Amino acid sequence: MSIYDTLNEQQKKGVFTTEGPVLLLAGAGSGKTRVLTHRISYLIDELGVNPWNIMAITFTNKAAGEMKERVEKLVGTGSDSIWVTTFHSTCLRILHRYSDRLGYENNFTVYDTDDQKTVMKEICKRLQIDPKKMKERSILSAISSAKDELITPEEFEKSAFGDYRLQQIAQAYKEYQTILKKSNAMDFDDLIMKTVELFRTDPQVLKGYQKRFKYIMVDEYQDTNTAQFELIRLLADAHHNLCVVGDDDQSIYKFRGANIRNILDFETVYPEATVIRLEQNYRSTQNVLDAANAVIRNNRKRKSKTLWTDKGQGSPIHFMEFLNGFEEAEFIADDVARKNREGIAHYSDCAILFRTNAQARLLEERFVIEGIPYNVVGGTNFYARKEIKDMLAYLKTIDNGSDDLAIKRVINVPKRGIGATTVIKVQDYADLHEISFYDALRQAEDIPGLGKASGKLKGFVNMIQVFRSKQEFYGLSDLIRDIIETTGYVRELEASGDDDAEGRIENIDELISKIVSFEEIHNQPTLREFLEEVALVADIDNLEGGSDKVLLMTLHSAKGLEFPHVYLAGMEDGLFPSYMTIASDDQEELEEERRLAYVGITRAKEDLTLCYAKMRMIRGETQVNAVSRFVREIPEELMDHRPSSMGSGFKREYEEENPFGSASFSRGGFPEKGSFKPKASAGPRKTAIENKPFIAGGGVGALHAAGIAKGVGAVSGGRPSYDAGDRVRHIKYGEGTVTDLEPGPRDYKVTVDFDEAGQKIMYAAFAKLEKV
DNA sequence: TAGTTGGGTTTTTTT
DNA sequence: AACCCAACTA
Repeated sequence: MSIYDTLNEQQKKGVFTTEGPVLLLAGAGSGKTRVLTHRISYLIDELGVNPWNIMAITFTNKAAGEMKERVEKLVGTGSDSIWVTTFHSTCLRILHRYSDRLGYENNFTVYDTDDQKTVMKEICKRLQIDPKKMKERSILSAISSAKDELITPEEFEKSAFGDYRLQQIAQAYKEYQTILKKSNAMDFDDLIMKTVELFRTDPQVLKGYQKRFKYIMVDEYQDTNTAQFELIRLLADAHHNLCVVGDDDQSIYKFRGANIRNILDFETVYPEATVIRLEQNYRSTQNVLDAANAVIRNNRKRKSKTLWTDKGQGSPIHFMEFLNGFEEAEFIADDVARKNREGIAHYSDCAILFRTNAQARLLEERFVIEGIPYNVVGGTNFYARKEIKDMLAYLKTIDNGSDDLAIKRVINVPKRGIGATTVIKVQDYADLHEISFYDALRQAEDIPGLGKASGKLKGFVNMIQVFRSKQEFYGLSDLIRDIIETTGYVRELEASGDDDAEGRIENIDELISKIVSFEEIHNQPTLREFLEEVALVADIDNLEGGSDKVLLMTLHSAKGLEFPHVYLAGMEDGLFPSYMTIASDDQEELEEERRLAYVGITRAKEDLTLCYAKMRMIRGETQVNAVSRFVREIPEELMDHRPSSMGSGFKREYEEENPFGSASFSRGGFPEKGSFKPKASAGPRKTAIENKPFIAGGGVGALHAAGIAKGVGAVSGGRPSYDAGDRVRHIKYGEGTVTDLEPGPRDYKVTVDFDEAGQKIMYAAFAKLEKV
């Protein structure tokens, strides 16, 4: 009896087909991680492959860690030397060794999204790009997409010919790369792209890695982008022992450059590939699976597959309707508490999944009130928090003097009387003499016009130098404590009296613990290694197992995880699928949302609850939304309740107001504005309970009143000021021509042919049309 | 230089 | 609602 006997036939094929390219199409819950771990163990134990020659690339550090653990259990020894990591850590490791061949120093730092923005802001100023015409963010995302496709600044510029906007982006891209290089820094996308560049320009280095990695496995292959594909192709080029695992139905990272063709065209690139399908699901009940299949069936572009399970039918899919988000949160908290009380589930058996991070807050507040232990994954990454970034900036400054951004971040934090003007003068001097910002600081007395500031700069430089020299004598945790002590960072927080100071100090303490445990794990812990590790942690990576807590996270974060009890919150058209995708002409975008729904549903092992709130406050605006189309795609016989058509009749009445089946109004529209609202300054943070009467009391009637109170467009019943044939303007759709105007049961129904948005039918009172 | 305030904006998702 | 920025004040 061997460990492989427990595998099904397809899984066995996946394990034993070790030579040549393999495409493993693995449906949700079909045991692909099992195949991968057994495959690795088979290679080592049965075929005598040196663990050193095996590489497995996963999506998150957490997945990598888990895989390592599982392999360790299967194989006796040697699993340490298997290279199991993410794309980004792999590249970072390689580049920290060889990036000097690309003209970087090997101790370059990694810029996160925040840093990128800071750099881009500077560039926009310099290139005089009007921030109203083109936002930094859109430039950055254009650059990011370019890098995902391995397009260099030069190539970008060539293809931008004739398009002013693109030319500007090309300029910014070029400038951006120059600044990053000068700062000895790379961004996330650079890590992949530069590694490919390294492999392409330095065959020697590539050969070394090709020789090492005789067996390569890639998990979540459907979410790889073009650059990652090329990276893998290069690495596998010598041996072709490449096994990729993925599920096109779970591709949810198109916005990050994921190229679904990588999985769909695998057989074209590698004609000799063995294709294996894993279609037996070991995770979920038949009901959950049927629901998932019913939803995903509506997508057109997919490699069709049929998931099946020999588990029983299971409980029906629960569907719950609520008036608003507060009630939704209340129910979910109550239900989780009930399951815990009745011994149906531990807290850690439950997960609440949602489309947007912002939805976490309401749920969180309710969980606090009910005293239910929970953890929120995501939101702001721990290492992206202000106080943590400040601490890291000190560490980076000490480690890498050319990271201008880090130095500028902390040069006046805590306040040292070094203002913006001084920083600009130093930068000018640095530019003039073509030296780094830090080197300019060291020559502060030579910089003209600094006056008293020069002494302050000297003090700062001195402090950094002292930290650097002390490093020889004490460890990392001593260093961070020294920084906190010397700079008085925490003391200032304590004195500030800000209500978030306490939380920030807690975070800093958390950072200290992380550094301490880093020191414990590593034999020779260096600052560089710590910064390297920290640069690429995702939020999900920090999740410690073992504690009995409910998990709250986005659907994206939930990928690859499973829970006995899953709640999908916010199943509303306009939220999920998002407003943007519904409005988009591109069918593909909606399909990606549907795949996300598929991912969400298939996280559930036993019990799935779908929640819908009729009204929801989004960005300070209350929206009325229809039940998500994804819920409606699930056959009624699988559910315990079926979606009502919004009892009050309100919904039906205004369904045609816009094409999304949702109405929205602003809180400002309430005549009694402020009368319900607790004063923000008085007492502790508002709780869900305090807020609730405001929303619930508002109710449908208030909604109606709000629309009319706003007094925009025609008043219900009266004939609008425009008529068929008139030109009108709509706040969202722009200008158009009225093609029809007819009296409805309560209001005039107006049909407008918009120049941009096409034909829409809406109620006059809510359309807020303006005659032009 | 530092702190405050008012106004404008708003990736949905993340390595 | 929350965040970020610019302008203003002390």
